[in-house]
Order: sequence, then C-alpha cells, then structure tokens
Amino acid sequence: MEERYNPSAVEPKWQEYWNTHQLFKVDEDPSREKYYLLEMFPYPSGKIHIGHVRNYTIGDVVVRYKRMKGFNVIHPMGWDAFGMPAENAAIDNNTHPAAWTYENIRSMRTQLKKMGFSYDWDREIATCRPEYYRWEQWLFLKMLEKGMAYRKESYVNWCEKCQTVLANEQVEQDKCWRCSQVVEQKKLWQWFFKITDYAEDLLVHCDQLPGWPDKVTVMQKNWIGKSIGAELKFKVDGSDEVLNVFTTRPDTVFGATFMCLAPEHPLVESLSKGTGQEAEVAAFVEKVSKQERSADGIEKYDKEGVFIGAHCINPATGEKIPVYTANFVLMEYGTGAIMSVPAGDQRDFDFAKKYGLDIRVVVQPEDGALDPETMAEAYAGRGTMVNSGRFDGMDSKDALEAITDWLDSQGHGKKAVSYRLRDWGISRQRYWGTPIPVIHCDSCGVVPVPESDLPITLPEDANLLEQGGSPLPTLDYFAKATCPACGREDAKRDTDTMDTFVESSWYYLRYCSPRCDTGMFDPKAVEYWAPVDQYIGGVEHAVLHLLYSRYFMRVLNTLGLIDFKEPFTRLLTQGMVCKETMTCPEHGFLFPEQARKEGDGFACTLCGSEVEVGRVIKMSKSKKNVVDPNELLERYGADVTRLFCLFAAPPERDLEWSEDGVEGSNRFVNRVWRLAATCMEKITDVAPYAGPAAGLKGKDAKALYIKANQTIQKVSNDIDKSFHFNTAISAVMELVNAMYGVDVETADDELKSVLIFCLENVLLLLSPILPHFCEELFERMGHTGSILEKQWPEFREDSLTTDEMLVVVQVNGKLRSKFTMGADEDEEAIKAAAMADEKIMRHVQDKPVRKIIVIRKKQTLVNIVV
RNA sequence: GCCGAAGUGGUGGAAUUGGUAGACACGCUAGACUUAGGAUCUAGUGCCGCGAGGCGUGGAGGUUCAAGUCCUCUCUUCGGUACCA
Repeated sequence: MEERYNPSAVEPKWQEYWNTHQLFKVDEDPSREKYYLLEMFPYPSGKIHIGHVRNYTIGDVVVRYKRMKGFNVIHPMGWDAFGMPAENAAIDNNTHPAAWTYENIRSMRTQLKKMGFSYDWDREIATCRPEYYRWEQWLFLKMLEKGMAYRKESYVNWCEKCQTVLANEQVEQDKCWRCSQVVEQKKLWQWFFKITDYAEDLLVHCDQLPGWPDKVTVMQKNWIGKSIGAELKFKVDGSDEVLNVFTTRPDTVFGATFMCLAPEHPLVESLSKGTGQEAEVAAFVEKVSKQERSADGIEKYDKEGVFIGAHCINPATGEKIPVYTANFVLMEYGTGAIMSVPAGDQRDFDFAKKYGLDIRVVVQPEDGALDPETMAEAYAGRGTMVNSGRFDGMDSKDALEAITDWLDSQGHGKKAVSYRLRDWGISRQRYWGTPIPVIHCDSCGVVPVPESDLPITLPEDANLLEQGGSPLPTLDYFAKATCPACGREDAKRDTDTMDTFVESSWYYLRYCSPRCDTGMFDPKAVEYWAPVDQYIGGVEHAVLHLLYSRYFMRVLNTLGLIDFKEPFTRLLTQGMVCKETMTCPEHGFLFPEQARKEGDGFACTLCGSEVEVGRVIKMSKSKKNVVDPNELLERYGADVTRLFCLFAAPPERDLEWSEDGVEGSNRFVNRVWRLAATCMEKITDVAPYAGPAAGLKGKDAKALYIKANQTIQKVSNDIDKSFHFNTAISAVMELVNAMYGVDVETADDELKSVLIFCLENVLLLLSPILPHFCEELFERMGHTGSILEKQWPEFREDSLTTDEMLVVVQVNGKLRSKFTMGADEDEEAIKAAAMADEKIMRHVQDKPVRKIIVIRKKQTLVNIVV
C-alpha cells in the first residue's frame, strides 16, 4: 500500500464512481422519510471562495450523515445569477453580463464538483434563465391582480453626471463611486410588495420557529418592530383638515406643544399656502429632498425645520399649537406626522430649544421635580402625571390607557398599532434582472402583460451603458409595446427589473421540480419535499433574505399554491470567513495574490506601490479579500480542505482566515491512512468485535472498546444536534491516538478484533467529512459498494462507562488533589477517602471543617469548606 | 444612531444544567530515526516563582461552597440597517 494518501488519484476515482452510479440523484419516494437540506445558493461572482467551501462542506456532511441514517435526502445547488456585479464586470471587462455570468457558473460548477459535494446536479437552476424567471413574472401578475403589488413614488440615489440610479453600495460618502459627483435623491414611480399586510403574522410566527437561532428571530421581530399606542386627531385651526399622528405615548398628549410633519407630507404645501411662510417652506422641502430619506440617513443631518404658518388644536388641552415641517420626520413611518412633546422626547426637546418652543412637563419622575426652565434633557421614563387636567396624580402607566380611552370617547383618536416594517420596494432601474411584466399605456394606464405572453425575455445581447445605466429604455424592440388592452401601438413596456431578492425568495421550491413548465413548481413534488428541513447560510442574511422568503411563502399560501407558511424548519446561521482588505492607492482593492510581502508590509504587484492593509471583514468579491481554495485543493485535495474548514471553528462562529493548521489536517488524514495500512497488513481473518464491553477480558481491549463507543456517541451527537464538527473531529482524533497506543505486533486476537472494530467505525464516522478517503480505505478493507450505502454506526449503551471514577478534591473551591476509586463507592466512602488524602490533610490541617459538598456528575467532585 | 453577535495560552479552539479552565490541533523546544526533511516517532509546552505556592477566560463590581458559564455596569471588534448578495 502507498505510504501516503494520494488525493489526485483517489478523489477523481470516487467522484466518477458516485456520478456513474447516480448516488446523489433523488426522486420522490413516499415510502421513505424525506430530508431537504439546502445551503444558500451562491452568486456566481467568478470563483468559489473559502466562505462557500465552508458553507457547502457543513451542508454536505449533514447530507451524507442523514443519508446513512436512511433518509431520502434532496440536496440541490443552483445560481443566484442576476445582480449588479455582472453589470459592473461587463463595463470593466468590456463583456456582457450574460456571458460573464454563464462563464462564472461553468467554472464554479467545476470547482464544486472537485470538492466532492453530493449535489443532485440534475436539479441545478440559474435564476437568469427565462424558464426560471417566467414564473416569477407569473407570480408578479397574480400579486398585482390580488392587490399584493402596487405602485407608488419613492426615492432613489441619483447621480446627475452619470445620469444613473446608484445602489447604496455605489455611494461612497455621499458621492458617486464612478465620478465622485454628490449624489441626489430622485423621486420615481416604483413597484412595491405589500409585506406589511403580513407584519403581524410574520411577527407572531417568530415564536414558532424552534429550529431557528434565537438571535435571528429576535432580529426579525425587532425589524418588524411592532409598537402599540394611539392614533390621535389634531384639527387644523381655521380649516376642516385633520392631522393624524401615531404615538406610543398618548399619556404625554397634554405636553404636546407643537407638531412636526414630514416634508413630503401632502398637507405641508397646502397649509403653508398664503401664510407668508410659503416660500420658506418650499425652500426647506427642496433642501431636504436632496438629503437621504431613511431612518439611517436622517441621522447624518442636523435636526431642523420651519414653521409652516398654520396651527392645530391639541385635542387634550384645546390649545392652538404651531405646526412645523422637520427633516427628522419620515413619511414612511406612522402617518408622517408627529405630536412633539419636548419634555418627554429628546429630539423634540432639542428642536424646542433650537426654535424657542414651549416645554411643558407632564410626567414627573419620583425623585425630584423637573422644571422646563432648568432641565437639560428630556425625561422619557415613567412617573406621576402633572399639568394633565383630570389625570393629574395618576401613574403614567395607567394614564396611557385612561387618556387613550378618554380621547376615544371624545372622538379624538383611538388605540392603534404601528410597525417599523415598510413595504418591499422591488423596482430596480437596472438591466441584469427579471423584467417587470407590465405595459404603460397613455389610454389605459398600467396594463399587466397577458399570461400567454410570458416570459418577457430579457434581451441578452444588450450592451451596458458606460456609466452603469440600464440599456433597456433605449432598446426600441424591447421598450416599445402594443397595449394589450386597447391595442394602442405607442405603449411602453416597464423597463425596470425586479430586486434580486425576489428570485431568492422562492428558488428552494423550484428545486423540487426544476424543469416544471406548467407552473412555478409541480404541487406533488413540493408536497413531498417542502418545506426545507435544514437551511444553512451566512448570518448576514438574518433579516432581509430570510424575512422575504417567509413573506413569499405566505403569499403563495394565500394564493392557494402551498399549504404551509414557513419555508425553513431548521436554520443554521454560519459565521463569516473574514480577512483583511488590501488597498493600493493606484488600483484600489487588491486580491490577496496581487500583494506581495515587502518588509513589514505589502507591495502591489501591478505598480509596486505600498499597500494599505485594512480591517478584517467578511470576504466579499467587491472588497476582493477572498481566498481561492484552488491552491489548497491542488496541494492537499478536497478531503483535507473539507476537514480543515470544519476543524478550524464551530460553524456559527466567525473565522479569520489563516492556513496555519492545514498541515495538521493533512497529518491526521495520513495518520489514519498508515493506521489502516498497518491493520490491514497485520490483522487478517479477525472479525470486528460486536459484543458488550463486559465480554472483553483484556484491560486494554475493554478500554479501547469503551472509547470507541463513546466516540460514536459523541460524533453522532455533534453532527446531529449541534453541528459542532470541530469537536466531532477531535473525538475521532482521540480515538485514533488511542489506537496508536496499541502495539499490533503483540496484540492478541481479542484486542485485534477490537482494533478492527475501531478502524471500521473511524472510517464510517469520518466518511461524511472525508468521503473520498473513506471510500478508498473501506474498499481496500474488502467492502463492496459505496460507504454511502452503509448504515451510520450505533453505539452500545452498555459499553460507555468504565468501572473506575476520577475524584477531584477542592478545599474552599480550589483544586488540591485528585485520585481514582471504584465507580460504585458511596458518598461516605468518597468523603473519607478525600479527607484521608495526604495533600488534602496538608491544606485542611486543624481548621474546622464547615461543610463537605459531593457532586457526582461527569466526574466526582468534593469541595471541603473550612 | 438602532438591532444582533463575539472576546479564553504565542495561534485556531475545548469545557450539558455553574463543578478539574486550556480537550483536540497549530506553533515552539528537546530528543530518536534518516543522505536529506515541509516525512515519521517520543517527551515537554497558560503565566510568575528554584520551590511551597500564587495568578489567570476583554475590563470593573456582585451573587455562590464553587463563575468562562448567572447578575449590573463598561470597553473593543464584527454583521445587518431595507438598491451588495
């Protein structure tokens, strides 16, 4: 037998074997229990990187384990193929997004195959294919029909110089990334999905996802952000108009001394008309329209506003209060208007100080009295009501309800719920995406494309505009259309495409019947396979992708297409693989291989400039801090690479990439190889031992046998329950180390039969992690067929413990001594033995013993308190 | 800013429900075998101390017979923040 494991011979051999025997191909089989494991599909950015390898290795191990446990496992792979990087690459490399994408898919598929991942490649999909996105267009039409999709005006980042819309990622410090022009906000008509209709349902079911990490459901709950309060009506003074405000603190309504409207609020213009404030208001609205209008964006600007010249009536006090428009009020939240209580809200307080507005304290904290003249900041806590008419003296907590009820009885408002979640804007002014299937007609307005005209195919030969703009509006053969309703020939096709999150919100259903051409999926296939039993992917998707997917399943459920609502039963959020960025002053971000070591730092291989080493952040193609696994693959093979990725850290943990330690994985693999070689050479005609540990006479044989059973238990648990492959691997390493402790030359037949038992189990336990390697050794040991078709090993309940126990003795909580004794000794005997221990006697001396605590768990612990 | 995580030797990490801190590796040191070593094997390796012993899980307090683990405060780093995917 060769001295070392030779991956370049063994790995292709088994990949070929799996392929020709179609071992990963699956079909519906109602007689077997199904298991759907899915890793988040990759964006075809060019090459797979170590982060992908980590993600897919984790999934592959579980898949192979579940298969050996007898499940009918579906494990598909595909490509999230639409998106912005293809457009950028097309501009940079003078190619076409489609050509670039398909080429990337080809090379990444080859890499994945070399890793030995057990995908059913017959189910592969790419979201940029018309066969896929036609069903997305179909669903869009259904949603439009049901009112789940609608159009409204909304802001985008706009570069005037490039005449193009910019993604947030393309805005660097408020400037365009291509030309450094200051980015503006531009209002466009865009399509939205009404995800807010499902806010409550999405929220409630967060608590019914036991297979999800709490951190993810917590983030989703906070994202949805339900708040309970009241919607109050403020009459405009001298007008029939009413301003509705949502507040979570109706108890403070007596302290509302002014009101603020979002600059986009429809009443801002009309109320200011003819008041003398008109021009100032218009100028302010214009100014704010250039600012970023999002919850995050508004933090960047000083809080400011202008009086709009109108007053409204505080429904609680009957007083006239001034109405302002302010840049920190967003139209998207609540009603776009807020009642301002400067004594109770810091932003209102700052605003009141700035513009000299009244501050009235309505909630007094228990300790000391607030005085509007002297208070330095708002008090948002609870307390006793003051200056609140009949509610004075009441606890603010009780007043919240009482004041709401009172205002309700007067017709001034009612209890209300508000969510932070906003509707999902899906229009993108981009080329490389799914065309939105509607036509705009001057006579008929927005007209849906007839179903029979689907798919609306994206022209794949269009050239990107130099500044990154979409060519679709310029292509007459695409953009010009005949109105399906009235036949007018000068209608225009919608030239926006959909957000790529739309594709990734339902692809896992498509895998169930990837070639289905009668619908999004074959209902029978989805009934058998869906939902996904185990989903695995980066924690960075905790909110958006996972929430959109949950929303989409609710939409399909409402449309009667599926009978479930939650797409992913169990979720594993994998930590990110991180690496420092490298930036060259000439060439921007550099790939690691474009920087060479020079002195203490790095130099650019393109121009020799000194490279700035940046922070350690998640690997991403746009930052170029990605590690190509090819070098590892060539040097060590797929199995060692897989082992190393798993052994480096538990899956949920972030990992700063370093190849230190890969030698250790390689060493271990060869250690097992040599161990197998020795056993095969020296042990012949001995069957593996299969009885209870008690049936073994030799002490070494018994100890090794127990160790093996413990290892089977630990590895099974680690894979199945916690996905802690790093500890599963170290457990096998321990067993292998113990096997190395046996001298095969002098071993008797009993010990040899235990050794063979150990070896076979080591290979079975490692086979999900090192599939090629274990197949090869298993075959050499004389087994036929694939190890994949073998049963996962079971441990013997009666062979897990030895008859000796370790006793650990502490004095005042500090470890002082340890010894072993018979496992069945009683507590008194343990105490006596501890007190009789020489080291313990030295520490106790003649101090009085107050207490002796004996704990019998994993090990036995005695704590003597003196 | 807001939401969510993470922090343990020189390094990656281990440690059910509070119960031997540092498993398993990497690296390093010494030795063996070898023409050679980026092969293999053996031994050692948290820090301070000659030693008895003391100190140690980002920092500061606290609860407990006992705290990496629980509580309070705090620092740093990472992820998300709705048009990167």
